[in-house]
Amino acid sequence: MARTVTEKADILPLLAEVFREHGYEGASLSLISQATGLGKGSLYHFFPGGKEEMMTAVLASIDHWFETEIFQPLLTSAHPAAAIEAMFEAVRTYFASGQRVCLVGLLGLSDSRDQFAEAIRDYFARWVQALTTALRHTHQTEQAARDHAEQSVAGIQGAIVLARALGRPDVFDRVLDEMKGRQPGKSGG
Amino acid sequence: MARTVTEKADILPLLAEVFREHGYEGASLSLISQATGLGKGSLYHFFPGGKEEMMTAVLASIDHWFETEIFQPLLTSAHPAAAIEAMFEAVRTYFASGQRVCLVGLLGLSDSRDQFAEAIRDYFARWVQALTTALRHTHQTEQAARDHAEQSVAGIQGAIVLARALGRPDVFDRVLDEMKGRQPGKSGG
DNA sequence: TGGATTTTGTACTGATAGGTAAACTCTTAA
DNA sequence: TTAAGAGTTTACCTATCAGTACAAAATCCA
Repeated sequence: MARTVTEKADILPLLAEVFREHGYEGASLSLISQATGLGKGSLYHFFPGGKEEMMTAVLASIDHWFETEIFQPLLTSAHPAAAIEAMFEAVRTYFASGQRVCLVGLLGLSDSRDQFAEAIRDYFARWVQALTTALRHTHQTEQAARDHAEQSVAGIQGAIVLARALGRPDVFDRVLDEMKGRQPGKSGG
Repeated sequence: MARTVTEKADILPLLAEVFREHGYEGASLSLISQATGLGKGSLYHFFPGGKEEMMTAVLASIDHWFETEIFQPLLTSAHPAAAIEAMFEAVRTYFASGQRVCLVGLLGLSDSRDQFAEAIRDYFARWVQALTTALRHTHQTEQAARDHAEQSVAGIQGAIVLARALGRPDVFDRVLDEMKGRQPGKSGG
């Protein structure tokens, strides 16, 4: 009965989804086992550190995705305005118009926040920094660019909260559209 | 050993704080017992429906506070712009510049969301509606006012998420300040 | 084929979860 | 004075929690 899963990486998305839907504490091992199709023996074989190691691995994979798909383009693109627009569209897809929760944001509000505080802070700090860099040229001061970046990241997180609470994905889309319209290169920016 | 607490209302704030800090599932009866100073027996005397009834009571009390302190002023004030500004300041204090979580928003992201879906949706729908009403006179269309209102409510929720994740209350204050600056009656609004 | 290794199922642990039940203590008022 | 009710303590229930132990199985390498 060996070799159901070849790579540990294969089950990370499933793991992430369980944590997203149920939170860290709410995601019991039996739920995780059910969602991944792996028994306890296998789970502890791949993650000897238990749930904490599972969450750490999930956070690392999320971090990697954002680093390559969002942060790096913002930091290095020759056309910052285009990179920012691409960010909004990538985020809209990633969070399924607010029907999919931001696991890092959720974790930051939750009971187990302290356990993963560094990873959570890092994720948001790097996001704000990348966006600040992309915005720097269109703002008079670094602080103005940073303010704008904080606004946008907060707006995205808040759009998830609001859209989910209302059960209205269109709210997420509208909030993002309006923020996009306030970016450099757009009228009224 | 009777009569430790006179009014059920007296323990609601303590209850609310436990739920805010630990979430619905994370707030165990022993934590609740410790935070309120009431034994299990007493808790079930006041809330025969258990945790669910406790949370329902907390949500009702939160709802009542927002209704009288935020929504009604927005809906009935003769000076909507002043009411909006007052809202931002009341919210800043209430959420302690993002150091205090919005229990309703948190619940909307959590596992037990379905259990309280109606109360959660109601809270945010009424907030958006009240703000839309206050903004209506300064926008060309009802939809424009609603868009603006959604932006603001989402911005507040996102500011909580971001400020908490970063451990930086000043981020909450900056995000709110910028939103306040974009309200009617302000330059650039 | 055969031995070493990786993977998995099952049964278990102690702790804690939410909730129940009943005995007990105090206050109140007739 | 006493009986009723409000409030409380304590002990207990079953279910489930995260985590452990370990042997049976599947696979790999030779």
